[in-house]
Amino acid sequence: MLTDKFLIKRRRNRLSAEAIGALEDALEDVRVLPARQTLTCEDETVQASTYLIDGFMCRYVDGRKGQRQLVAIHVAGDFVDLQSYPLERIDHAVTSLTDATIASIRHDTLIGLMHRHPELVRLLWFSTMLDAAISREWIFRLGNLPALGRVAHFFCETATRLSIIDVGNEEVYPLPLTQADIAGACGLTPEHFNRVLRQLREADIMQFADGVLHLRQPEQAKVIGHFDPGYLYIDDVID
Amino acid sequence: MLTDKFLIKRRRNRLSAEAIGALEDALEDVRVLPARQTLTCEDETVQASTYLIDGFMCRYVDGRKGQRQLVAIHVAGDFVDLQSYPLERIDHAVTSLTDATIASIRHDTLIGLMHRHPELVRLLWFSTMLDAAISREWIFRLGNLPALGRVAHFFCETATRLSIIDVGNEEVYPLPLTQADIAGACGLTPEHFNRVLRQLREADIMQFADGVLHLRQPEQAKVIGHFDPGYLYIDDVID
DNA sequence: CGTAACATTGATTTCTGTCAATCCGAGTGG
DNA sequence: CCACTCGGATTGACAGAAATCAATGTTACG
Repeated sequence: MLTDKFLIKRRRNRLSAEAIGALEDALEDVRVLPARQTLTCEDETVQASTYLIDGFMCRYVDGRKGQRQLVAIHVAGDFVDLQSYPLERIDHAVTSLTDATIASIRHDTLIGLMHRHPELVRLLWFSTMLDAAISREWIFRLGNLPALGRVAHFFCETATRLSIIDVGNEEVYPLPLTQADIAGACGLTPEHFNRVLRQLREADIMQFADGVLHLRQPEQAKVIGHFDPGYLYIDDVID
Repeated sequence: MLTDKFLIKRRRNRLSAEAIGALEDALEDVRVLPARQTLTCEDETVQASTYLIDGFMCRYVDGRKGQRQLVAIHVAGDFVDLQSYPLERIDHAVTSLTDATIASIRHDTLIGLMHRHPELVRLLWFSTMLDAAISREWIFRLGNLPALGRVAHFFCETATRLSIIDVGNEEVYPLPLTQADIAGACGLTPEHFNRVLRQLREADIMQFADGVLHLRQPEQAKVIGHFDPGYLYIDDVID
């Protein structure tokens, strides 16, 4: 089922079979977006949102020089830009990081859908709020942690988010992104990010190579990154 | 009208008089929260949200040492923690920065309200999404701008947000916060923030003293802070 | 008058960005 | 099969930015 990963797994959002079916039916135009393809640009008005079925995507704003600042990374099961429904316009760019299987859901379809199935309002709103909670944590990461902590925090967060959708586990997970991508999420230059990686590797805390992350000492990583998964609301995930 | 500032001013969210009246009626327990009083702590489950009628509040997470990282600052007309309705739990602390006049709206009241006035769903969701858009911009500020830019950006953003609710103007506005508060929003130590302020003052770009901010060269400030108000969605504000 | 909170400044250390170079593996065309 | 190229990864040297530590100033207020 397309919406398995995100929708069904959150306990509080248990929905009627009809509501789920209706949402699934509303997803249209399933397709594969090649890696590093921009879906939406800043300031565009959009009439549809995107559901990410497989792969990695991100949202970013261009900063000084070429360096882009990522504001979100999305994994399978995320709505990538659902906020564009209430906002009607998008204030940042949306891009695929890997080949990405996506589906669209038109905003006028959404309106009808929520009218017929009011429970969906709560679910979709929750989805956008989870996104906002992650944004807040990114603010904390960037504003309060030194480079080592930021990187550790990022990898811990990603471990948790992926484990929710049954990708990898506490010790190892696939992450087919470049160092520059992740550096952009951590607000670091690629060079310095690379140095931090080495530091973490030499301390045998974690290792990132060939698109795979190994957490050698998950607990230690959490301490360094001040990581507490409360903001991911995993207490609501059905196992 | 209590909800004047936020609710009425956004064009796209034009609502029926009944809906507005109903929302107003749902606000209860109007009171003054003294400065620096914590309203909600991290991890609390909440059954009501807060509407800020007057004053300044913030949301923050505690970081390393005593330094708190602000994740949001709120001005009159903001819902301070509306996200706690879909999330049911709060992942950060909520505090007043000045004396703050606030009102509560119970979540079960909200449910009934939105059931009777479905237009309100869009309005309230929009409100939380505006908050998220500001969070994203804070990520950009912290991840991509040097100290000088962060400070300039913060003061530009605040100028715009306050001007929407008719407080101050492009050149001068009241901001009764301490330097440590704002430093916490910019991810800087108070000492360094102070130095940056001096730098901006000596360049005659802006001045912050006695709770008042003077923008001597607004355009220059916007350049330094890479500030573009698109993310505040002011195109939707009725003048 | 004394105290406390906030603001300011200086000296120093630490961290991070910048610039420049090299390395490496995958694909490509001769 | 072998240069060749290119995107990413890695390393080094250095400059610049920001945190830290320590003190002093300033103001409001009991």
